[in-house]
Parts: sequence; structure tokens; C-alpha cells
Amino acid sequence: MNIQEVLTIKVKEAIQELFSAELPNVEFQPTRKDFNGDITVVVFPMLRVVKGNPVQIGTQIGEYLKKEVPEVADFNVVKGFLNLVIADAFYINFFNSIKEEAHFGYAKKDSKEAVMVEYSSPNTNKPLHLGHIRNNLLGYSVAEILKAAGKKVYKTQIINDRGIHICKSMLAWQRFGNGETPESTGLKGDKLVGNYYVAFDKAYKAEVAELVTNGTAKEVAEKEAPILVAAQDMLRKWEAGDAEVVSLWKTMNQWVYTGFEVTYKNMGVDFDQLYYESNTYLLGKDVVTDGLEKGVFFKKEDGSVWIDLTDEGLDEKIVLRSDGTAVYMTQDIGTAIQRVKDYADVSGMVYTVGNEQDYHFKVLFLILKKLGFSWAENLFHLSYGMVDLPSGKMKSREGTVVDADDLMEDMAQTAAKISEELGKLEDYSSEEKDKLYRMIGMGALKYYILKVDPKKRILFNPEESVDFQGNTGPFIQYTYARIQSILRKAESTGVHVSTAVSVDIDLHEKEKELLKQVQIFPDTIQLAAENYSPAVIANYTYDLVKEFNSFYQNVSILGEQDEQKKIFRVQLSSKVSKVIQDAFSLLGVEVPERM
RNA sequence: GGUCGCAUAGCUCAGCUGGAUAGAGCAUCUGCCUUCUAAGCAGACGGUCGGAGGUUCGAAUCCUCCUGCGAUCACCA
Repeated sequence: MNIQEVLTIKVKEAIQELFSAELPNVEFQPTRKDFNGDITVVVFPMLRVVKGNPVQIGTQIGEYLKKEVPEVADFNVVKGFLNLVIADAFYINFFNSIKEEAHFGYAKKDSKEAVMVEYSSPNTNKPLHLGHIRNNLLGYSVAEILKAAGKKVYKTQIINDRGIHICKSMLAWQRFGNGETPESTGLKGDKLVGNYYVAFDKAYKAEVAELVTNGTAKEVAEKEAPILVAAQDMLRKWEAGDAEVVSLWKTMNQWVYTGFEVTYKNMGVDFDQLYYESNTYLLGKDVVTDGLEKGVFFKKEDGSVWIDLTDEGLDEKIVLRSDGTAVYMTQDIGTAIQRVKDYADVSGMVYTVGNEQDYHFKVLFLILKKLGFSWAENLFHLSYGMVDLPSGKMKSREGTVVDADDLMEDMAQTAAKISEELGKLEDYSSEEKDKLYRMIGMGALKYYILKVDPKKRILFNPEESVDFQGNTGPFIQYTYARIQSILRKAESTGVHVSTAVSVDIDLHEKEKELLKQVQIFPDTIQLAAENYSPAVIANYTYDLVKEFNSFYQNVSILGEQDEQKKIFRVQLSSKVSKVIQDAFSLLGVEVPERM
């Protein structure tokens, strides 16, 4: 039982005893730093049950608690706030009880229910860019957070490997490629293919311009440009299974996959299961037929099938074309159902997709609910804002993107530059340095992106590099490294960290603050999971680290004369570093032994 | 036009189910490396929480309206 639960019972008891009244619940908040105390009971809400002066009521409750609850060492009342001072022994007991836990704060895997988290889901016609980085980091992190909160998680992505955009790259390569391959050019496969996507757009625009010059209306020219018609023709051939087209498609997609693999590895993300749109794009049609019988959908005269969502404040949405072919929505319905077939324990899904698709997912979830799937109640669209540049939106086909690989490389180089200037790692080999610089660079980038609320759009200015000081990933990594340094030194000087600490020691104010911050880690993980928010973890970790640094600068650890206190401080530091490491692992950020 | 989202210090962001004098970082300015890593610490400066009403003992937080920005409303995906 934690202190709040104990106090809740005792406060209710006090109200019963002192005022013969029934208190429905007790409201707590951490005591503000400028007041004396650790936890505060808010008296105002009690006025509904107990009539009187809040200060007097608070004082009476305080006296009762001080007498009846050993953990309450003292109290004071300010206006309607009853500030309680919790005894040091309580914190020390808490610390001793969690000290040996491998992953303090992680919930036990209790639920048999699994969640499938989808993220990344790239198109195979171009390399990944900064927008994909946000998507990947969010999806990966939310998956890790859900795991830590006790859920079983499957990470997945649906690879958009077919469609007109793919054919555009293919066609441009056929026309302008001269048989180039990743091997012959030394280019990463996704980069090579992406170049042809850009080349297609260039050629297409030139053709449109030419048609317009010759008197064709712009709208007509945009539809009839020969290269576009050729791409559409290629898509039809692909759908018909044309051997030559399919072979080219396979070859070029493989180039892209090989390239993506490198990017994912550098980003530090992974997947448990892959879905390919080329396998799933025909799914969902039979479900529509079922739904039609059930009356969930209706058919229009031209044969197209729709759902009427006007009762929900939305409009009508098509689920099957008049020619009987599937649309985007049909596929997504089919794919969702397929996933539950593949993984029977899946009882919920998270879709990490940009906020321009808010409407689509709203509709998709509604349809699945109307079709009566129990798991449809647990669908969540992890919607995030766009990453824009000062020059505006990123557009792959116009080449105005911040490339994922380039950005990660830049981050590592910035980290290298700063590290070299500080010059603390002269004895590291170049391999060790390189590994460390990547870790720090990625730490900066990941933290920078994950610390902000997913809903907010990010304006990314490549000119102003991502920070390495203050509320940043490297700041937190640095603190971790610093603690490791202390631990190494402690070990070499023979401090016995396994010894239990006596409850009799007096806690320094900084130690107490640190313990309070450690204590809320489990709740923080649950909160982050409930809100699907890595930002909650990021901000928690920052607060913890700030607290530790303050402790570190104000209190001597290894220089402490009292052996008990010294051991306790080393143990506390060790535990804090473990929490930092675990919290950062939920963000997909690694921590270094030195930096 | 309808719907959804966002708006907090010069800049970038926190602020949990309504609670005390709204918090960090960056930038600017002061101090602190002969003691455990100064990517740090301690401090100063900086706010009509977009605007107006309302609910409440109490509103950045909840409700209504308005303004600004973004997204979306395809037999594209």
C-alpha cells in the first residue's frame, strides 16, 4: 500500500471520528516547493460534507494524522491546504523495497490481451524523410510504453508496395535509368528509386507544360500527359500479373527494402510482423458483402456501396466502387480483420498515422464498430502533426525533404564536434567514438521529437541544429554517464552497494526530493500508456535528471564521512541511473557509460 | 461553408482527474571547475495563459461564442 492509500483511509477515518461525516474521496497533490511538507491534502472539497472553517478542519485532521499515522511526522495548514511532512523512514523503507527490482516501474505482464501497434508504413518509391522519423519514433516508443505498462504488443507495419506512385518510379527508371542499380551507382536502393520518382515528376511537368504551350487546357494536359498514361498502363499490367512488370517491381522494391533496413537499423526500430499492401489490397470485399446483408452498408443505383454516417455527424462514405473494386477504406477494413485472424489475442490496435488522416480513421473505427467486432472498441489513431520546414511542406517528388539518413548522419557529426571540443575521450578508439557519437546524435534527435505532444506540428529548421544542452537527450545521457563514473569509482574504492541501509539515517532534502521523483515512475508509465504519450516519459525523465544534478552538485557522494549515508547515496545514484536507462529505453534512446 | 486539431515568456515547450504566487530549456545578464565528468549547478531578467462571456469557494484547465493558424470533407492512397 502506498502512502496515498494509507492516508486516504486515515483521513476518512478522521472525518468520521471528528465530525461524524462520510467523506467520499480525498484529494491529494504534491506539496509545492515553497511550503514545508511532502504531500498535501486539499481541504476545500470536504466543505461539502463538513461545515466550518477550512483552516480549523485542516488543523484537526492534521493533529489526528500526526497521532495516528506513524508516517506523518508533522503538518501545517495554509488556507485550505493541509501539508503533511512524511517521515524519512518511510522513504528509506520504500527505497530498500525497490532497490533490487530489475525494472522498477514496469508493470507485471498480467493481461492476456495484446495490442498491435502499427507504424512507419512507408511507400516503396522513395526514401524515408523527417516525417517518417517522427512516425517511427512515436510508434516504436508507444509500443515500448505499452509493454512496460503490462500489455503484450505486436509491432507491425503495412508496406505500401503497390499503386501508381510505385509505377511512376518504375517507369522513370525504365526510361531514364540506363540499367543503373544500387551496385553500379553505389547509391542506397531507396535513394536510387527515389531519384526516379523525382525524375518522373520532372518529365511529367515538362510534358504538361509542352501540351499547354501547344494549346491543350491545363486540366486535360495533367490527365493526358503521355508519361502518366504510360504509368497508369503499367499499373494495369501489374494488376494483371504481367511477368515483365512484376519482375521489375520485385527488383526495385527489393532495392528499397535493402535501403530501408539500413535506415531502420540506424533509427533503432523494429517490427514483429510485416504486412504488404500487394497482399492485402483486395481484402475487405467479402466483409462489405456481409455488411450489406446486415444493413450496415447500402448500395446505390450505379452499384457502388456506401455507409451512411450522417447520424454520427459525418457524411456518406464509399466502401466499394461501382465496378466492384476496393477503395482505401475497404482495404483497411479487411486488413484490420486479417490481423485479428493472424493474432487471436489481439484485442486492440494503435495506428500511427499523420493527422491528415483523422477523418479516415474516425470513419474506419466507426465502420468496424458497426460491423460488431468486439476489438473495435479498442482502436486508437495515434495521430501526429506534420513536420514542416521554414520553406513549407516537405514534398518528396519535388525533392524538398529532410532525408532521414542525412539527418541522422548530421546529428552524429554534431555530437562528434561537441565531444571533440570537450576532449574527454582521448583513450577511446575511433570505433568506440563513432558508436558513441551516433548514440548521442540519435539521443538528441529522438528526444527533440518525442518530448513534444504528438498532436502539435513541428517546425523543423535545419539551419538551427537540434540542441545538446538544457532539456535535451544528451543532457540526460550525460547525467547517466556521470553516475556510471561514480559507480565505477565507488566499486574500485570498495563501497559495498548491496548492504541494506539503516532506516535511522537522516535524509538530505535533495535525497528526499529524488526519492519522491523515483517513486512516481510506475504511475508515470501508466499515464504515458493511457495517453499513448512518449512526451510524458520524456518530461518525467527530465525532471528526474534535473533533480539528480541538483543533488549531485549540492551533496557529496563519495566524499561523505558517514559510511551509512555514503552507501545510501551510491545506491540511490545507481537506482536513479537505472530508472533513467529504463525510461529512455521506452523512448528508444540508449545511454552511454561515458561521454 | 461543415467537421477535427492547435493557440501559455522574445524562441521551443511542460502544466495529471479544476486548487496555493503559472513552470522548464534556449537566448540575455551574475556567480561557481586545487573535491565524485561545467553537455553541469546556483541566481537574475522575462507572462493581461489568443479574445469575450459563463459555471465554481477556486479556471491556463470545464461550457458557449469569437479570432488566428493547420488539417480534412475524392469511385487517390
